[in-house]
Amino acid sequence: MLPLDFEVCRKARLSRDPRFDGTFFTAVKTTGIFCRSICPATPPKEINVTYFTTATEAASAGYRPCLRCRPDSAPGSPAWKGVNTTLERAIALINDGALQQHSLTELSERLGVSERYVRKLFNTHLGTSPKTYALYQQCLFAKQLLHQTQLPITEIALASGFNSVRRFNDCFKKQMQLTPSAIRRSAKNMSVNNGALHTLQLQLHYRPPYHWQHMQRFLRARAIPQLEWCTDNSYGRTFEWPSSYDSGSYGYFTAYHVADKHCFTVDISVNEVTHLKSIVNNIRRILDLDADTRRIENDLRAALFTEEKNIKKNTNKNTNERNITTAITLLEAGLRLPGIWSVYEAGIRAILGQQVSVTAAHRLVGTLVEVLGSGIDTEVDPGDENTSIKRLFPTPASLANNEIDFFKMPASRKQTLRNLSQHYLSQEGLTQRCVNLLQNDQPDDWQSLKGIGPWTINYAKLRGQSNPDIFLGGDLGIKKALELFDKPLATDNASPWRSYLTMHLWNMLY
DNA sequence: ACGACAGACTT
DNA sequence: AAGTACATGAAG
Repeated sequence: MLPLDFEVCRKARLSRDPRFDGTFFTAVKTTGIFCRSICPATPPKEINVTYFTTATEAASAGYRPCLRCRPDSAPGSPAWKGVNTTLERAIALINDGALQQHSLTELSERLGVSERYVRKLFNTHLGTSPKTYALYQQCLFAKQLLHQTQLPITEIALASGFNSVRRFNDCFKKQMQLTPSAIRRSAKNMSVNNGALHTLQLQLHYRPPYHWQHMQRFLRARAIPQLEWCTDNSYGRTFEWPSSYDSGSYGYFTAYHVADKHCFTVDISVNEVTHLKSIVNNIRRILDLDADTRRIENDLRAALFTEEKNIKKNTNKNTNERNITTAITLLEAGLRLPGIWSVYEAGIRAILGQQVSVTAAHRLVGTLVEVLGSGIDTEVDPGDENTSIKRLFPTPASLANNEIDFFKMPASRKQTLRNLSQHYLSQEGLTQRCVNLLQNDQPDDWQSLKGIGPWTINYAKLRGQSNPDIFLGGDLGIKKALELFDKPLATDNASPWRSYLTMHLWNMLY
């Protein structure tokens, strides 16, 4: 690291030059706070300023990290991105329907900022109000449904988050310059409404490359009979939304990979369409369609590159092929994070995976689903090739006070299953209020529950929330994979993509 | 903090 | 002739 040039630093911070972001930190004597070079705050006087190369140094010198530019967190992490993150979180919540039944005030409370500020963010970055943006998104989704399905327009209005058709028609015309039916007329499609369940087909696109083979292998190895089904080109499963409260919707989907079109064709069957948008969002999450894998792999390559150079020097001397693995060959293009439908399910599956092999865990989950999962009636669905029984994942209520005498397992671990389930039951009030599973289901809240350790929590975060920055260092498979390297990998450098590193490492074991 | 106003929403 | 599906104005 080069010694800091005060003059360069001064110019960089005064111009808030993003190219210097992360290369040095500005500490201010008068306030006791240190900032990144790009901090939007009014620049302090040069007399009061001390420069540091790293955030840690500044912190140990007694300064506290600035709350606006967040110099304490790693580059690229959610907090590091600061302002952008608040906006991104807001956008994510709105895309999930946060403004359909709740007010902007409630949304801003969830984000931990003032309503005024959210408005301002939207105005400067997107040029519209949060509500207008939300409506636009709703209309976009409606447009997709009009194009690709045959649902009645009333149902589409409902599915897109409108509570009256009148309002939907009006808003749609304003946003899209066309009436809903005008779009419908130009559509050809194959969807049916067979009475008990709505069935529709959607195309869900992703950004290539997509390493389907890896995703397929991973999901197939863990697929639970009656809950999930997996073929060479498809994955499907049952679902519930929101899981286990009244007025929830349920159904199942099958996603077929269409490589040459960079998309999945997804057949969805659902009892009512009210939460369709959230369901589609969750399918996108499970298949990890929104990941920018090029960016992720570039970042990982950069983070692990130093390591790679060190290894390469020894390559010639080493005759064992498995031992000359380099960080570069570790990365396979388009690798994604296979998700689990809900955080709760991920937690239960993680507990059942404690201390046993993947196959043993698989059998336990299978039994659990078979005994406690309620079945979905698929008789009315003659066109469906999957005519076998389908079951939902057991609800917290069905497990909370269950003796679980249908399989052999240490009593303490059975108690852990009950602990987690009871935790969910006691939270019902909270989850009722905020429908979104992703945002309010925090595995960190499980810490006080007996029998739940860091591995379980991290596993649930990785697979249930698709948190991109979880490194499962304690996992047996990961340990095995790490042994294939001559020198230890600098896994911390992989932030904020440590989950992807974890997946890449697991993938090596095949 | 407050009121006027625009726009969101339902019937 | 009655019923269905969608669009739209008026009022609050």
